[in-house]
Amino acid sequence: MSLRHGLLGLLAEGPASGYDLAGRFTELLSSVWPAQHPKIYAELNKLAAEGLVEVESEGPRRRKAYRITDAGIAEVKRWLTDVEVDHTMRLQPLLRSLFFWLMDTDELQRHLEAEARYYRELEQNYRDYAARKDRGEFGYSEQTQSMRVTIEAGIRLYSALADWAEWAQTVPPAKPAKPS
Amino acid sequence: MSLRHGLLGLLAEGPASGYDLAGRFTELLSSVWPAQHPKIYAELNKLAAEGLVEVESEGPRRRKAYRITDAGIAEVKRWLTDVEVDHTMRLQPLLRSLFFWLMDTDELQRHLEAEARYYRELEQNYRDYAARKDRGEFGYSEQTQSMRVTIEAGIRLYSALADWAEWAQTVPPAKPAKPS
DNA sequence: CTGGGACATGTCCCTAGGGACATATGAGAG
DNA sequence: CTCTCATATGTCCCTAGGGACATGTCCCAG
Repeated sequence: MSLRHGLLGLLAEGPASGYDLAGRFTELLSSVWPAQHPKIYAELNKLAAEGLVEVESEGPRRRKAYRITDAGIAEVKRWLTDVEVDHTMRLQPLLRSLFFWLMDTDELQRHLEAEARYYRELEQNYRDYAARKDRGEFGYSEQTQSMRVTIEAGIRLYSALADWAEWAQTVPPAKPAKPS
Repeated sequence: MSLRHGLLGLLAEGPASGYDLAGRFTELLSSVWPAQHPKIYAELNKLAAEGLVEVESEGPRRRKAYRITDAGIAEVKRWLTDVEVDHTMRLQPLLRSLFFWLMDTDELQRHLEAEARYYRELEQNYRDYAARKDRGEFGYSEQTQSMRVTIEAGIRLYSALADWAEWAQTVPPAKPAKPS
């Protein structure tokens, strides 16, 4: 049930349409909280039915911009402070790593190189984002300050994974039986 | 569809029952790939129907131990080498961090302290696991070598998150308007 | 010998999410 | 003026996963 609160949180920054929200999700949340547009539109309708958001304006091309209501604001805040954090992590790459012993050495090496490249690139994306933020491109609102904190997590997370994938390449593939 | 391959991978180490597998999942995979027993039993039955695993023996208390078949081994290997890695990450704590500006300062501070403690503890669990492994408690098979690599990822990931949560406490909550 | 608890396997239902498909409309190119 | 593309919103179906509930069985303590 986090998409719901993700939408409310984004709307707390100001009115937006489902299309806008889908854009923001792919732009800055795609790697930590992916969301497809069908889910977003559906959830917005539910939120509207429950009075947590309301249609602010109808624009061209059937565009509907939503504004968060007071009840909506209250609900995000309740979520942020009263609802326990869900720490579930579901990282396929780590699941795979348990089975590296089933791969042959050079296959594994190529795999780890690709992983390292992938993570390093994402790390760089987040670093660029952070640099733009620190240059003031997004202003200095409290919202962008929080965004900066999220970006920092992205940097550190992907940096750690890239380091890990590089480190793993140096681990000897297997060891002989214990020398007793 | 990773639970499927997770089970196959674990069974590649040797025969085990659904109960055993559920245990291994909660023991070493709970934080990176949670799985409940109902799903595990269901998946094992499907795998058996498809001939990727077979019942090795029936023990006391209705216990059924499964053994992976050659087709099963082939399927895990195919997955490991041919199927593209799913890098999806769905981290609620990072989603929440985008909305920190909606929390008041001391609420946020308490939240970040709790997060840091949580991650630090998990990091320590993984460190202890790594130490036991390095002491040779689990032997020196190629399987445990892979396990060591997975554990290392856990250490680095949770360490990064703990550092991040501590760092975030030092970030000034908001900034005044740009001094132009 | 009896009762509780750990072992062991399952069913059922509901929600979240992925992905394919459908459709309306405004803007701009030619 | 028409065609195409980007904008914008949705429907539909299927699978994965969470969580409650149900059941059988062996072991051991008292």
